Amino acid sequence: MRYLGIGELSRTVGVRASALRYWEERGLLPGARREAGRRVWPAGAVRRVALIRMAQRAGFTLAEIAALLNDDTSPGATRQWRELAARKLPELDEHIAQTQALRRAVADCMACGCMNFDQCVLLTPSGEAP
Amino acid sequence: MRYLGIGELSRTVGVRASALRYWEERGLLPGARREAGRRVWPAGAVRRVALIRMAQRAGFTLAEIAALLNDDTSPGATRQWRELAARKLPELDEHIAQTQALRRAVADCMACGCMNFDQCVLLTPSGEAP
DNA sequence: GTCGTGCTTCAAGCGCGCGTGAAGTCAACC
DNA sequence: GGTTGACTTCACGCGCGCTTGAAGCACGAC
Repeated sequence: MRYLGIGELSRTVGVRASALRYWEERGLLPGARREAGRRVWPAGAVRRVALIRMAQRAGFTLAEIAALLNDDTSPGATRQWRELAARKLPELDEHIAQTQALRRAVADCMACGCMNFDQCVLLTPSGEAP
Repeated sequence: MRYLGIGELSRTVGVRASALRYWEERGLLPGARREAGRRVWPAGAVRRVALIRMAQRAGFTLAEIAALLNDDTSPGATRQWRELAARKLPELDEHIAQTQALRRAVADCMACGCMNFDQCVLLTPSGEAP
């Protein structure tokens, strides 16, 4: 099994070492063994970091991400996981819908050739998104 | 034409007055006339606030939103608008795709009955999202 | 030995997006 | 005239997500 030090992980995933340390401290990157006092993660941490970044961009706080990624397999933790996930799914749907609406608005406004986002497509009498 | 004070606008859109003042200061809510020293916005500000919130949730900074909403109709400003919008569209697409991937991952992980997001669906050998 | 490199911890600081509190202004009402 | 209430500006504070700096340790090369 491959292991990565903080420098190598940092270069691999494009996240500063200080951020990785911060994430570990906050419980997002557990499973770091210490070899001669230094953090060493299994190779799976790369995928985990990708997950964290994805969730961050989707508007999750670090605490929420930590809860979603929680390795604790006790019944209580599993229940909490399910509750959090169930609560988050509609939020994600809403988030996706709103971002799509915004994307459509920006694209339409560019296409229509106007120069004022505020008074353009979204003024459509259909009274859509906003 | 209807005009709204900061209190009425705040209640209508569900945004604190302090935030509205901050947004005006940062150029996101221009067009506020002063009547006896008080901010008064045309009714269109309600739609504008909705736009701002939408863009915020999509990960835009206030400065970017201000640029997108810019009322300046000079040729230079229009060109800048187009450039910013053109740059932002692929970012929005990427953002939507990633959020959808995360949503799928969370939903699948809930469905599969495991209790460890990290070692569940995303371990699929297809090597998808992350 | 000692130098550099790459890590360690700990404390402090920073940028963003506001929130909060103090002190003053203005219009309306009693 | 006095009070009330909604506003004003200004300065400071706060939570989040890091970043930076200082001081120290481990290890290999010279």
